[in-house]
Amino acid sequence: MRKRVWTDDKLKAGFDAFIAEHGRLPSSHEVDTYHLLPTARSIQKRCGGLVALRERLGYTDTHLGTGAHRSAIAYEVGIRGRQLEIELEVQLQERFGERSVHTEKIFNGKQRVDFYVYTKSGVFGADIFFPATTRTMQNNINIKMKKYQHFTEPLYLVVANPEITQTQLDTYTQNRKEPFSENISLLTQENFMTEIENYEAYGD
DNA sequence: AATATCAAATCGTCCGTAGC
DNA sequence: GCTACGGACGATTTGATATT
Repeated sequence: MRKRVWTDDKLKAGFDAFIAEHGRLPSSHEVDTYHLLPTARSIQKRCGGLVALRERLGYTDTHLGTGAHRSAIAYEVGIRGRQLEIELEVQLQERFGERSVHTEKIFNGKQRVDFYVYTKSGVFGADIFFPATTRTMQNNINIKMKKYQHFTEPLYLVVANPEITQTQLDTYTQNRKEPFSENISLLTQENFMTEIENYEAYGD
């Protein structure tokens, strides 16, 4: 590939082209994949970061991870997360009985797992979440793993976003630098619902 | 008031490669 | 060897919300 020098003019042209298409500035992930811009890593190295570059090129709202942008994201995330938990709680209770499904169960002192389910075949934990992309999934799994290293029972990380396939999850699982411990599996919601059929529910 | 959680945005690190 | 970049991905920061 030919060497390219990313001048401010070329960078600004790239940003403006994205804005023309989408009506807003590209996030760092979008910068990475946009054909008229270098990667966010290059910008990091050569320009001192995306935020600094946006500022230098004269854009306003230069940090998409704070302030009003962040507020909007946090609000949506909160609503969606709660909705997901409520829906899965109903399904687990139907399958295993109300008394066998513990929601927001505390373990290791203060930390919580979304669901902790008692069955005749043994206990398991489940954490359901909805990452928009595999990239944000990575970030957030790594955050989760800090607490789940203290979780010793079988644990299912359930990806609720139907656009993420089990194949992608398997690839990610195999490529992790710090592999999951044996008790942890990463499943699509569909495959999770199939998996729990293997557990025998307690009767009344 | 303090803390855990959610998922996204950005920063930081390691390594690979094309062209001089 | 060196430069200028890209790919992959872990770490940190952020704000709304719920619980205590």
